[in-house]
Amino acid sequence: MRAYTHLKATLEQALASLNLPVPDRMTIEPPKDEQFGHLATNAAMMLAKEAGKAPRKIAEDLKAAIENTDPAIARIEVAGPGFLNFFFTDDFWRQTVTDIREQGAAYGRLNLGQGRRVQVEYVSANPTGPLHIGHGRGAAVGDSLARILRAAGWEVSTEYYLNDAGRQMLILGKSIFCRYRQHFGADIELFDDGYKGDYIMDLARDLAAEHGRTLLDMDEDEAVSICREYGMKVILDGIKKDLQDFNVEHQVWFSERSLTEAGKVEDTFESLRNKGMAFDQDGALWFRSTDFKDDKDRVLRKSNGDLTYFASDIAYHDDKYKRGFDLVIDIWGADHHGYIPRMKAAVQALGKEADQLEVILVQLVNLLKGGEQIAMSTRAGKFETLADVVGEVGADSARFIFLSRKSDSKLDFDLDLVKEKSMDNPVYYVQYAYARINSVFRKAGETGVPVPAPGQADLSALDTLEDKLLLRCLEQYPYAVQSAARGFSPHHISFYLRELAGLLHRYYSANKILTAENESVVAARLALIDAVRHVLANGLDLLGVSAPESM
RNA sequence: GCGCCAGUAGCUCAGUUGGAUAGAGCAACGGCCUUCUAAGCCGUCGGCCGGGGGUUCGAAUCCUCCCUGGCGCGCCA
Repeated sequence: MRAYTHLKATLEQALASLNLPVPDRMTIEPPKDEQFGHLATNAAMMLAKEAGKAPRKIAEDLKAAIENTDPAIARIEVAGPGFLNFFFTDDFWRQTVTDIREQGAAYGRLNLGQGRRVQVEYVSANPTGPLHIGHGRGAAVGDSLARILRAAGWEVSTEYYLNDAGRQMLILGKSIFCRYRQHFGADIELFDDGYKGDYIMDLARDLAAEHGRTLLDMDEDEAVSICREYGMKVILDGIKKDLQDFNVEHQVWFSERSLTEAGKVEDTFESLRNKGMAFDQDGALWFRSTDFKDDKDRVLRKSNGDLTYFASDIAYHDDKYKRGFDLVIDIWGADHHGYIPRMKAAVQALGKEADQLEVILVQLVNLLKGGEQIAMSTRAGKFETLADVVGEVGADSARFIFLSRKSDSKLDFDLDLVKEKSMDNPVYYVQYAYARINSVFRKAGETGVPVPAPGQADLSALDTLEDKLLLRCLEQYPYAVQSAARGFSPHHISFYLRELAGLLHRYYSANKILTAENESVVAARLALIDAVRHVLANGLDLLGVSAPESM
């Protein structure tokens, strides 16, 4: 990132000196092959048409304007159709080590968000059963994205939307009551759409232990209501614990009931009516989402008087924006993708821009065991819970796997592979690099080898191929944060970390550190791996994965 | 039928606001522990980037038409 920032300034100055504009589509990027420089720009090619000159001629002019005026740049080459390839001096790259060691945990922080406020809402599973592995993926993505956006300069708030009103909760109450009656010998069967999981029977049994037979004598609605509240509380406590064990945080737990009870849904209806965006037809209340490119208009209140989910979702998002968020990010299961156009329409009807709502779709997780698929369905009561999986493979492994793929592609999660301590399971590879570095520093402490302070290390000994590769990679870290933040893609961090860890392992194998040829080489290499240690720690923190001192 | 996502090495996947000879890990094969952690390193093998056409100095990336797989199209949640 230093190199980019530096070169951009130099290039703009040179363009100005030649009376050339900065082209809109100018890129400054590291080429795939370092023979084409550390950074290359297409500026000359972009200017050719406008300036009426051959791209190579413009490139030569730029080269002449920059050459020998910028002490950080060692060499410039004009290549191919008109690329300008820049090579920085070794000392320029070495400076990265000092920067990282001075900045520590702050290295890689950016100001992309410029303090704007963003809300990330994730998981938001109905409290009708334990979280399963699919929720786990959404949790990992949401939690990590929040960390990344914070690092990128956004003011982030994280939230769980609790669907504590509505039909699903009623079914939960009825399911528990049914099991409760069975517990006391009633000869009845669970109704068709009731929840079938064993945990419902556990809830009924505990409820019976607490209340005895008293619910049997009550009005059924009242008994179901008690069952519902009891079930919701216990299940919600379980969800909170599962998330905690998964190292996932929600700052705000937002209750759907609080919307309806405060009349916010009605307020939203009123506001939409006033704007002409809601209308009555066939006894129902409709939202005119076709005004905003949705396929069809959508029902808000059914002719039987019930609210649709969509209605409270609009009120909920209205509330989000009224709380002052510039950007709202929702993380949904990919099977809800058809819901996006109407939600975007709603956001616009609320007076916001469509891009102030960002929906991240998380594809389903295929849970496998030894290559064989394990079925999942909350309703059928057959699923692997998140807690089971985390208990079996650990939070770090599970999180790293979830964050190692684009969220919008299906993910095979093989329990047997994830437990393996091999490269099939890259979390160990990255953590091991961190632990290895710490091991060297422990040894340095034991044997009294001094570690130079950040500003005082003489880094000129960092001269091997492995040194250079590591220096380049360290300088790239802020880019990785940038692309993860811009693309809302935590997996960029995972890929970056795997590369950095690989270079560290290679370095470790090829270069002695504590037993290097002389003291100044030892000191320089300690400074370098200290910088690597900081970056590994910072990156792992963005994923919510621990950085172990030893393994 | 319409829409969204995906199709890149034997497998799992990166790379898509157009850049130079398309990458990584795994698997396979061959090497490396008297050495700071071998949970590691080095090397070899491996490709019509689903297919056709188009745009341009340049396409895995953009446009278009097909093929294949997943998902979604309710006054369900």
